[in-house]
Amino acid sequence: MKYSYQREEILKVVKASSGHISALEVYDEVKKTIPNISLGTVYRNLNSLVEHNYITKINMPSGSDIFDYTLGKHSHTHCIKCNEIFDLSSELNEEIKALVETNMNFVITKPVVFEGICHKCRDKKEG
Amino acid sequence: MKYSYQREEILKVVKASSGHISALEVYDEVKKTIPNISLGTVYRNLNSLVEHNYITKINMPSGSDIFDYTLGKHSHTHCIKCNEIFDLSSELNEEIKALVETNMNFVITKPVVFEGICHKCRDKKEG
DNA sequence: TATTGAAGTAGTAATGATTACTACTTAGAG
DNA sequence: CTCTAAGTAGTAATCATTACTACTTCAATA
Repeated sequence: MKYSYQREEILKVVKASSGHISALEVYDEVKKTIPNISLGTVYRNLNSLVEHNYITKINMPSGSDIFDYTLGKHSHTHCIKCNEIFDLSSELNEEIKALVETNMNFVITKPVVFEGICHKCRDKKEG
Repeated sequence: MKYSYQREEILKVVKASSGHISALEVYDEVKKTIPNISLGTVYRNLNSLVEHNYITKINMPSGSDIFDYTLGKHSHTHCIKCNEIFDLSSELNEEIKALVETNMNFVITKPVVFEGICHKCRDKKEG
């Protein structure tokens, strides 16, 4: 991979984010330092960073994909109220994987996104 | 809901499918009996059938949504080799739900799609 | 049974996320 | 320095889906 200032800034932004950021959010953020950067450049570089294992792409069931700086494949939960994304521990991930494998005879190869309500939002409603 | 011939034929096609069919596939199939049906009509009716709980919509992580005639909310596995979709038993579904709830303090509210390799495709490769 | 209006339809345009294309630019090996 | 493969900006295209518009039809009621 040839060095590019654009890619460097894109990676910086993904790192600086809490770990979960969309292509458009990266674009808006990088524009602050490189005002004329192209959205295509952001997508191309995010995807090549994924290919080279610098970051991970998460396919959200609804809405746009998000990019994750946390190393290692892991699944997520996505709160449909506050829109926050949380990481599953690798232990929990393995436990679910094993359950599906033994019960369904099916090998999960990609991280999953569980959609629902996080504890903060549930407490808000009940409180 | 006012009766419509188009909606009736659309529901027939979803029923007749093995349970998992995309909007475009429904469109192609219904065109055989209603050649000038509009794709918009297919989408609108599929969505209103979902709203009235005749069928279920499954948000696929990648690619187009699919519609499911099987009653009752349930999660799925999706084989990325043969593209087949399998239903999770409600027991397995509840087990996973409980796991995520106790470990993450997160309530799953939507069915999930696990992506990976089904036993048929795995056997093919290993055999 | 004729009237009527809300719900439905076909066809087309628009949207949102993403990728592809094109002519220009730049990193960095030789 | 030179040269070329890789990268870039900007724009057009794609794919899945929804919105819009003028026309049609179901079905309640006069």
